Amino acid sequence: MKCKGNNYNGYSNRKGYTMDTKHRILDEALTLFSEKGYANVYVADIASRVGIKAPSLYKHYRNKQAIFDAIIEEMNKRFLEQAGALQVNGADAKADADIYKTISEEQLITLGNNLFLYFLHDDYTRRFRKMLTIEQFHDKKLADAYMKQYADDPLSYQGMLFGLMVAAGVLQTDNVEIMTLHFYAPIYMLLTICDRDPSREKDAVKTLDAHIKQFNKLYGRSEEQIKKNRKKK
Amino acid sequence: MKCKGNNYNGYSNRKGYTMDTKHRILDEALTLFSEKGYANVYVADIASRVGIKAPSLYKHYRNKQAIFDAIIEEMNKRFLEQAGALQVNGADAKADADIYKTISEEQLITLGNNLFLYFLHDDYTRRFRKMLTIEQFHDKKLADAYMKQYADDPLSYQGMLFGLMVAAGVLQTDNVEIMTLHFYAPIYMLLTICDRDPSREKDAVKTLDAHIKQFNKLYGRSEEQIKKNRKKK
DNA sequence: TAATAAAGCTAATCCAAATTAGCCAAATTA
DNA sequence: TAATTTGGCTAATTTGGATTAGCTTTATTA
Repeated sequence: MKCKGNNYNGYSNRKGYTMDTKHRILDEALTLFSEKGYANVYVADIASRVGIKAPSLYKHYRNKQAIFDAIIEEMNKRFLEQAGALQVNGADAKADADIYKTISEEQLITLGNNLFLYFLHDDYTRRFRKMLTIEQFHDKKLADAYMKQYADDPLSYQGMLFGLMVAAGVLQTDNVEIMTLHFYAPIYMLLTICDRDPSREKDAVKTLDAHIKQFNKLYGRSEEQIKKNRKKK
Repeated sequence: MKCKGNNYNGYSNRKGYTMDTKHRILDEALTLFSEKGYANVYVADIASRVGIKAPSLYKHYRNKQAIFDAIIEEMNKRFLEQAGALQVNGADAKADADIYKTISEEQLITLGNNLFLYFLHDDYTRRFRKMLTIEQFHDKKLADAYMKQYADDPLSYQGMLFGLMVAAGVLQTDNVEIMTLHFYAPIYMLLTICDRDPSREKDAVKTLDAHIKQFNKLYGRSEEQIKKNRKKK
């Protein structure tokens, strides 16, 4: 029953995609893990998405766990690379700090929106986050990674910038840490809402806008300007 | 090889605990599910915790899924019952509203602390929340339950109270919804942090305190009093 | 161009964990 | 007190899904 000369099922799909499969596996696996969690994804599912059969996966990864591990490794790499993604421009913190010395309400809104929409829409980021949310309790390391990426790092980076802005008189407070929390916590909360129900995104963006305007009113600039702002309203 | 007259493994542990087992199964299952997620918990684990063998579980529940379903049902029941738990006293919203008309900073802190510590420490609540966090992406219903309980309901209940407080002149804002978000989002964020790493609880409580004081400074009372507060500092 | 490696496939195999079968003793009830 | 129910046990059985075996073809390399 061997089909000689002719390949039976047309499995000569190797026209240059060769080294690609390994990455496609990670990509599809990440998608599935982020939707259903590690334990509920079958290697056959992953393979099927990639367009191969389950046993072929093992030519690329030792086993299912190795796929997961590779994803985590990739994630850590990307998290490091994108450390600057929270910034208003692509440059370093110093440059950002200069911008913030004369920041307007508009720009503050842009900052918040960038932060929010980047986290929400960047495809890798979103899937990583959802996967971590599901898997965090299996492995303390994953919980730590989640917190670092979505709580501690944003708070500390934003806090640093806000500290500079306070020093420059752009913002006013005697507790930068709490001010930063007031800025970021609503963003974080809206993010977790949208992850769970993407249909609420439009609403969330509106709320975000209102939040930042209010934040600006509460903490923004000198008291004279606050008063001016109030009159305008 | 039958041991007549004498029970072999001492399994006569039925001295009154009889009807209890069914509940103990749910309890232990909830604990395990909240720590490891449904798929990573074996019925043998649950049984072992209860002090019986796996097959005996099936005298009480049709199968593993039925245990999970019973937990969810129990959860929904409790969520309904405890709807009032967010209140400052055990009474209804009207009573709360009256209290809030003359609320002090102390009382506001108490309110926030109660909310936070109740969510964090109430044993059922905590385990339900952690389980929902893990399982939310398997079933849209669970995601909805999570959001209702930890996002929408708190925001709407607090929002209602804050609305009354604004009407009474205790708080000041032209956007109650955002003010409520500013009050609750940090609490929510601290909660998710502590769920992931209970060792950070002490720190979180301190932050919570500072948050509410700052909130009170930002939104509290008439402008004259705000100014007075500022001078005190 | 012959040999080897890479990457796919089908058809087992393996295994852990859920579930069922069937027995037993305490408790309850008629 | 006899019959039935309840809730436990041990010992299978089942099963879904990961992994391995072993073959084939294309690509690469010596």
